[in-house]
Amino acid sequence: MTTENRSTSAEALETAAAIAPDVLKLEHQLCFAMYACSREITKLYQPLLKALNLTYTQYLTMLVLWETDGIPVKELGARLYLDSGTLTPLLKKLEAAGLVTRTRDRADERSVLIGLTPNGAALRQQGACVPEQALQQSTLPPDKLQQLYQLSRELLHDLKQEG
Amino acid sequence: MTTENRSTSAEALETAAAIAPDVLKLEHQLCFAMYACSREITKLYQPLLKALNLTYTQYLTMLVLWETDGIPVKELGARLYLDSGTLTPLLKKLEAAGLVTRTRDRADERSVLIGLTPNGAALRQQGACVPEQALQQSTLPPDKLQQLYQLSRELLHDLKQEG
DNA sequence: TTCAATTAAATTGCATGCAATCTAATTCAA
DNA sequence: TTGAATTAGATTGCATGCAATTTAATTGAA
Repeated sequence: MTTENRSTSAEALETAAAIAPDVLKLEHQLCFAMYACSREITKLYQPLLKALNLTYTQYLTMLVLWETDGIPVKELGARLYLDSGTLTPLLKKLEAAGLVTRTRDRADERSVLIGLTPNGAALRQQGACVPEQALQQSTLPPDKLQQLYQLSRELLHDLKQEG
Repeated sequence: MTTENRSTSAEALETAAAIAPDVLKLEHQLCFAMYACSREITKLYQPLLKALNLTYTQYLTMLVLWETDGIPVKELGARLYLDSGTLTPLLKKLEAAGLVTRTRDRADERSVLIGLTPNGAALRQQGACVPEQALQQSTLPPDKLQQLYQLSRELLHDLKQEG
């Protein structure tokens, strides 16, 4: 057994610090910062969405549909970065709640079109003010939020492109 | 029934656009951008972590332990922004994998101390290069990643403070 | 035309996240 | 001292995320 293998946790820390320069340590923290931040933002939304009987992901799905009604699951997944494994059960719940309809596309029976019911469309009025109320709880100036948004989109598109 | 209630989805969009100024629309997109970006980063990590037999959250947990061995679940949760509902089963899996130990604190029997086994400590060598390899897949310049990190931390701390 | 690829959803299985509740240990005020 | 309040984990239940597989429909090359 080598010296490295017998090293304590503290020694291993130093060794790895030697391996990973500051930039890499920063990058590690970036992943965690965005992961934790995303979950905290979700927690801001949750109490507001409770009034609409929607979960956060269900709300995001409704946002897409409020913008573009009657799109296939595939398209919904592309916009939300979610696959059918997540969307199928979620959409069935929205259907059971009477907010959306699920219909096979006659032109292509593989595809399932998601449409808003009158109730689903009407919910938009109440849903519109949620993002405002949520981020009102932050004291960060608008320009910083805008910057954060821009950079997040850049990294998101960059990673999607690379992958 | 008023005109608003009979509005189509497209009309509802305009109505809500009138309700929510650009800034608010931006803020909505911020939440989604960070949510989607966080998941994409996780996907970058996953294949690299497969070699260590760790999930992303398990890896984050190990990162904390590699830095500070022998801390209570409470402390681990505070650092990771996770509660016992998530950590207890996760830590039992790490224990079953032979990477950590779970011991009741003799000084306070309510507390459970998490410590690294020799195998858990040794895994740090392989885990050190993961963040580097993951974000090497991005073409974003380091200063933008740094900015994104800084802003994420700011918003994270801001939200934690407000809540 | 026809059958092998491709594609869109659905399904299955596993690992989170987290609210809500429960249990046991500790603290603290009367 | 002692019993109520607090605290740390564990447990339960529900809703994602997502890899992997399956099913059904469509496409496309020979």
